[in-house]
Amino acid sequence: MTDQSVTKRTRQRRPDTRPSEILAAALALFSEKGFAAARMEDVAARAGVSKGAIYLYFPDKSALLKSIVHQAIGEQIAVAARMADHIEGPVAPVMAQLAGMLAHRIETTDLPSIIKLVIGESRAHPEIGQYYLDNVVKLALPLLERLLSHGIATGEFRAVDPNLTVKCMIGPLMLSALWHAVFVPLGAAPYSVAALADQHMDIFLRGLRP
Amino acid sequence: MTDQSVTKRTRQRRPDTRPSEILAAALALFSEKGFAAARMEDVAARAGVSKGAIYLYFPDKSALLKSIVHQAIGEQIAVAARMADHIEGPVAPVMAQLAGMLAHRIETTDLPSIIKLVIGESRAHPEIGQYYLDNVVKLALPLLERLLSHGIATGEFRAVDPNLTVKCMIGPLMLSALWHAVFVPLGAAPYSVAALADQHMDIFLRGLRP
DNA sequence: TTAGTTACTGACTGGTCAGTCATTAAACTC
DNA sequence: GAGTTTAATGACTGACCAGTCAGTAACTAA
Repeated sequence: MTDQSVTKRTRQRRPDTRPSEILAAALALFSEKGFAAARMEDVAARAGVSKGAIYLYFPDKSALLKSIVHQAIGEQIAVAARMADHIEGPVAPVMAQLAGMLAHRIETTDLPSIIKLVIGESRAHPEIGQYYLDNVVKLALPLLERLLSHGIATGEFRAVDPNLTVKCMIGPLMLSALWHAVFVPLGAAPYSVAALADQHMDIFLRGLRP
Repeated sequence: MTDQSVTKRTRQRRPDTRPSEILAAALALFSEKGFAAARMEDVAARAGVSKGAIYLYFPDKSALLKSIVHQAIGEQIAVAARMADHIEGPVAPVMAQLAGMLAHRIETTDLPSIIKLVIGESRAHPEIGQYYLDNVVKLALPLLERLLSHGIATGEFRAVDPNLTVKCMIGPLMLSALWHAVFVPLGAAPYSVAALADQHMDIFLRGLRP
């Protein structure tokens, strides 16, 4: 309150930077209080604008939620897909690398909060859950499934059910994201997601050997 | 509407059965619409009572949420603990059995919806998240950790980080619960959690062999 | 300097809903 | 079957908040 009134006492006109500031504030408040309990006035206050200003950039409250998810997902899966879809040698290192990338994103971005939001609001706002399902789940899982099937075909892995096994692969990472978004704020011990990903892939890939 | 008005047209006095009926209705609506968006009047309607009647049995709305979680958790962890804490032979079959039990509970009870609720409401209602953390997470994980450490000590498993490895073990089951609570209602393909637990433990235990 | 344009403000409105309570009805008592 | 107790009702109230809009401040072009 006191210090920021030094830097900006009067109102500012910054139409370019407002939307992202508002989204950042909204994500913080939504994941802190839940979507329904977060007040637009508080989002505005945290973004340093008045309530009305939000409605210059977003049609309504749920548009904030949608924009947050859209922005966070973006191109990311497509990038991973390109990386994974034409490989020559063994697939195990590629899988380990993908797990490491995901772990890194869990530790350095807002992904955990966003996953938490998607889970919590998917019924009240099915478009959100649907978007995540279509643009993340339905791209990422088949991608890993192809990778796994390829490994089985070449004899690198033993025969397992690819559909189920893919879920075994990402389960621990999903749990890590939720652990850090849900339980750490309540006092649970945080841990290195990268270390977990390493440990998991070590066990997992060894368990897939013929 | 029409048929139940045949069976019970007038108001009934059934103080013994009301609370559980109200809780069942509340769980259904909370997991359908989210806690905040569920209206007490709708909970009452689904339970076949008036809104006022709910307040004869529960002090307020959040008491419904608390009771749902309390009731669902109950003794269950303690039972598993008793089963797991004095074993003689190899621990691998015990771990597989515990995973199977959890898978069964995910498939046959409201556990997935409850997990979803805890995740979604843990910030707005920290007591809920705290209760789950204290009575489920902080009991179940150390229990599995002890089991795992014992297996490492006897040479049944190779040396891994027990703390991280336990999270690798339950991650896929957690994901299954959320899959069925969040994505299946949106059109994702359901799958057998028991089969996933089998597949997972097959890979996991093989990956732990010395 | 001034006239015009665009960004922003915040008091206000209309609707929603948790929780209350005076009233009614069922069940029990003697 | 009159009197008492306890369960249940639903209209009502007070608080809350998303979204609006008349007004104001900042910037721009002339």
